[in-house]
Amino acid sequence: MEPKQNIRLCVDAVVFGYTAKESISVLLIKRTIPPFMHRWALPGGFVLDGETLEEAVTRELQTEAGVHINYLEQLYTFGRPERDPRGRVVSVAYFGLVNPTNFKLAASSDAEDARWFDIKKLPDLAFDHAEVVETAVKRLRTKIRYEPIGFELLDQKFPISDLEKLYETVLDRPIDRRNFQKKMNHFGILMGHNEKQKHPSAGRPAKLYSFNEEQYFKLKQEGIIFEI
Amino acid sequence: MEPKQNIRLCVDAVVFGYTAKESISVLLIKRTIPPFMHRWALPGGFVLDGETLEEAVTRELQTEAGVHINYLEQLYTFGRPERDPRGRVVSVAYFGLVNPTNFKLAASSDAEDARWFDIKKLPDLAFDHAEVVETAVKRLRTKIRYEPIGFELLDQKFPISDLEKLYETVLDRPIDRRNFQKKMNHFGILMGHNEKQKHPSAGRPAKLYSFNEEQYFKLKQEGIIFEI
DNA sequence: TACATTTGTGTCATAAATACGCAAACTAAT
DNA sequence: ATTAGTTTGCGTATTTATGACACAAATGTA
Repeated sequence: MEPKQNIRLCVDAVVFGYTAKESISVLLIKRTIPPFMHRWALPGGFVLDGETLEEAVTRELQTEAGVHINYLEQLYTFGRPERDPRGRVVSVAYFGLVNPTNFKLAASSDAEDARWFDIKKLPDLAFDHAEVVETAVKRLRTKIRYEPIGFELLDQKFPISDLEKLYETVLDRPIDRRNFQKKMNHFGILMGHNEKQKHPSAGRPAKLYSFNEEQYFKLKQEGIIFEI
Repeated sequence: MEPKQNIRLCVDAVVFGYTAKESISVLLIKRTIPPFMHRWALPGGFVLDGETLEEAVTRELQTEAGVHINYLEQLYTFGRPERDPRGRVVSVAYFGLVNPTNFKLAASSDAEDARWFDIKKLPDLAFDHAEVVETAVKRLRTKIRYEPIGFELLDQKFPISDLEKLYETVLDRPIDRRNFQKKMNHFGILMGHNEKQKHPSAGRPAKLYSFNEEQYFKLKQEGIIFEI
């Protein structure tokens, strides 16, 4: 009654980073072992018997790229029988966000190299990872509209214009600066600081804000809906 | 380099049904084998080596309850190491919708019984299935607000008031009948028929509509956003 | 000191959401 | 048949949210 299964389980992570100069980028590693040796792929690997899926993802991110993740949620499970040439491998994909300025990428023993790639200029990817990344980008675009996950990509303190540029980049459309600022202040999830931008390249220095997570959860429980 | 894994993979389905008289209900089966023998659980089972995850779900639904599903999407993968007393079993949960009036539940060899349970009056469930159902209910509530999945729960032709009652039930709040009707007509995804309700228990018989899927996809591509 | 640049605040027109009025079409009771 | 009760279909008024744009304030630079 219990069929002998020949299926292995792995996890993969689509980690997004953002730097104001560039666009949204995704973390890729260069494989050192077959299949797809020397090809770019998502960080990930087989799940160990005793660990949770989340533990597997954070472990792989740590050992393959030296990344400590800022935000992590499950994305989708990819299970097509032919997706891995080694045999049946089902992959639980995760979706993560980090601020790339917070640390230095460190390719370790498991990876030949680890680098950020602009999501519009991705190399050929191993396995079905192109599909996985596509799914993650879609998720990022829809999720950022009704949950304030964008903050995870920014510095702790930031001018509202940085947040606005992030939204313009992710949603790929222009947003009116003044209406955006009005809306953000209206939600009341930004905490203003008595600090200004240090050395703006030009113009009036902006007031710095940080995300007030506590206030956000309070408002969420009251039924206030965050939506851009 | 390739660790021996001792993990098995199964699928489980949270199938919702709706009958106007009652509330939203979920399909459960009574287990015939240990663990949790004679306890209520979600339909599901181990994935076969050659089949996709979707194939596994539809197969199990067919053999355990005789259900042909109307709408199916992946929900979440549950992977806590202790979630199954038999050992490490990771479960990919799916989320489904059917119109229960379209067929008769048929408990087969694999299940002692198969029944609909009101989501507000669930029995004790096997494994972590209570958590799975909770996740699915949350998904139903959020998803129905911005995608027209509710139609899968209704008859092919229905009065708008049926749709409205469904939304009131799922969202658990009163909705103004007249504004709802206005909004639905405004979207243009309902196709009117020259037919009226046969025997209303009282009042003026309502015009019957059906969901115009083709029109919906057309509007979606044009960027029109469906939102209740 | 003038100029370019970016921020902060405000106004105004328009679209969308909400609250509610009322006649039309039916059933059931008298 | 008439009347009362119920539900549909279509309407309007009011409030709220959105989108477009004007302009002063604060900075760096020529």
